[in-house]
Amino acid sequence: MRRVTIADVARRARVSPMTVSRVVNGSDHVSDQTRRRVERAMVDLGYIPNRVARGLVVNKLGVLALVIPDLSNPFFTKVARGVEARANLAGYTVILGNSDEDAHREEAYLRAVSSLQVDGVILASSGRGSGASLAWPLRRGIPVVLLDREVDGFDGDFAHGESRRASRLLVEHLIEHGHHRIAMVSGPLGASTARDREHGYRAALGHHGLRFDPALLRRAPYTRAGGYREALALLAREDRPSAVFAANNFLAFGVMDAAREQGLRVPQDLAVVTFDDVEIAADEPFLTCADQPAEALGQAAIGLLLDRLDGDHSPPRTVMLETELRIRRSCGRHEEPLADRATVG
Amino acid sequence: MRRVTIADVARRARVSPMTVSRVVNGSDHVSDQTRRRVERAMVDLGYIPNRVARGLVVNKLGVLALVIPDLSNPFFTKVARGVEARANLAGYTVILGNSDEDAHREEAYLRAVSSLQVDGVILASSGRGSGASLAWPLRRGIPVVLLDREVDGFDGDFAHGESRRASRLLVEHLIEHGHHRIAMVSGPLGASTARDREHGYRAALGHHGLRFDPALLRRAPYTRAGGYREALALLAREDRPSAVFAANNFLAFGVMDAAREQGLRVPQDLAVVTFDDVEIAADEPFLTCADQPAEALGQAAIGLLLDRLDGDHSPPRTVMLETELRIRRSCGRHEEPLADRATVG
DNA sequence: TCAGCTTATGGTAGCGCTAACATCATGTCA
DNA sequence: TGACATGATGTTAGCGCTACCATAAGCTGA
Repeated sequence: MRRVTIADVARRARVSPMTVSRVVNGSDHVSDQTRRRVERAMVDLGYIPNRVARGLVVNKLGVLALVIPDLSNPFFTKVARGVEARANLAGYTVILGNSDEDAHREEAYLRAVSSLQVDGVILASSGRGSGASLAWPLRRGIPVVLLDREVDGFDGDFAHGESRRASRLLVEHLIEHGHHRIAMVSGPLGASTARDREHGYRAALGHHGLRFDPALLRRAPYTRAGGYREALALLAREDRPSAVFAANNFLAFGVMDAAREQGLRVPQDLAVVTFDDVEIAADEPFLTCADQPAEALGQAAIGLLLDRLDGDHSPPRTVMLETELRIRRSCGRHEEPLADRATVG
Repeated sequence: MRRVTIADVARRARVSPMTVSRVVNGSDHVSDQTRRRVERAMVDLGYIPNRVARGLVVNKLGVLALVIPDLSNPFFTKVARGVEARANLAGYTVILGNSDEDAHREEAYLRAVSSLQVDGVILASSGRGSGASLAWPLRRGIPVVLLDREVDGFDGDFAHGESRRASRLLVEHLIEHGHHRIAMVSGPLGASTARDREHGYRAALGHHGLRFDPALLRRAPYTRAGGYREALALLAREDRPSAVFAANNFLAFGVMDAAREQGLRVPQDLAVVTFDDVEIAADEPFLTCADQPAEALGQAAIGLLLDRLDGDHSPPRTVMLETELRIRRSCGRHEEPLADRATVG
């Protein structure tokens, strides 16, 4: 069972390979009669064009790479859906890579896809160290768009959700409910999102005349275990906080794990607010959060990339999408009038 | 900025392209001295091998495709992690495709990757109609391994989790807790997992002398909305069931949505059991479920595939992995002694 | 009638790489 | 010493496809 090539089709249709190629690629300048004969031959032989060979000639594989730091985080899978949907519409196949928040895996991935000659790369960085990763595609002249997290020293397109203002609002919401010892469990400093969210946190405190206490700001990797560990440390303090702002959904779960273990009820004993909504939950939505439009973010990122692939050489662009606040129960909003409960969450 | 090719490296190292190729591919028969000179030249020029060109010659791209029906289902993302981890170890890059439970998208994907000349395909079928999808890689001689769900008429390798026995045990657990009107919200008949789980459901009923009532078996797509719709119908009945077996996690969420909307408490008014654990939850694990070893399933599937890629031509193999029961609160196990609560969930 | 255009089709070369064989310099043993 | 292995390197051809130019045939208008 030898593979069917364009030459086989050409022989059967009694035309040159060139003509078959024209039919395959939908070029004009082929008479209807010939086109039909060729199409017939393709079907008869079960011809499947070889995109690798084509890619070698036209230097365009029709594949885009998307690298995200955590496949199990619903935020990133939503992003991936957005990217994939629009990429497929534009005729591209997407390679999805998972760096597991590890700079080495990320670099290995980017090297692999660069050597595969993908046409473009969307990277949600795993944190510091992405500079080395990015060198691979950039050296090849492969366009790169950053997603969600910025990378120091990279001057290119970037799509992200608004973090600072949303963080400030979340924390202000807590303050308005009477909390004045508010801790933050932030992500790794390498993640620009963590830095932005810390910025909003401190802005809210400052704006309301609350002193920033460094002991109440703790950082961990964006994982449930990390949130758990830092929250335990916070809750062990004599002057423990009455509210915690977790910088992402996984951290929030960890915080709640710790609270439960300490016998603290959320929100009565500890209020919790966070980033990124998680729709998959066995119960009514519970966490008050700032919900980034993940799917739209993915679409925005690939929009930027497709423009580059169309030959756009304008200066780097940044797309920032608005983040929506979802006030629910974990922040203790039960103190609000009941009418309010009906309209939100 | 022209792309650096093997010829450029060869010129700089004053050797033939062939020798560079040997160095790149780690072949023997290159003197240490030459090897060092070539490596030096590669670094100096920033050479990145072109896998597309290589793929054209050796007819092996080093890419595997994984197609799953739902990227937002944690079960499948866990599977994907398993596949990816082991594939990367073996030097392959994985293309992840999401068919969204849609046979057409699935077929489009398989056609795309077949034409990309991927080396192998792992498919978690979207249901009936996957025969057409599979024709693409098979015609090309690309090995295929099925995952989780079987496809009628496909006679090849298959990796899946045990469904029948686990389903029977789940339902028997309900029966032993005194339930005798137990409904099932199953998946689409096209999914072999749905058929297997129905089998287990009926076996449990029969084994305990309970009549199978067709009105209590309803089917929906594997979505939250589907589970919600069918559960509403079930709960509207005069003789509404006291327990529901949902065939997967999304269906279970839908069932619980419906229960909540009807003012029914789980498990007090309605017991719920399901398949596939969801670790991401804002609360203590709640759903009693049969937990398939998703990551191990992914690894098993790719193990089968790698064997084929190594030239294994033995008859098709099926790998079935055991499924673990996790008894938690949603089934009403609070009726059990408290000591039990401490050891499980 | 023919220059000058358009349209359909074919021929040639080459994308970047490697399989397969060829070549050449050494080393080994009787 | 020569027959013969062994190892390092080069040469040639070709993977399947398409860019580019060539060719041939049909058509227009003066």
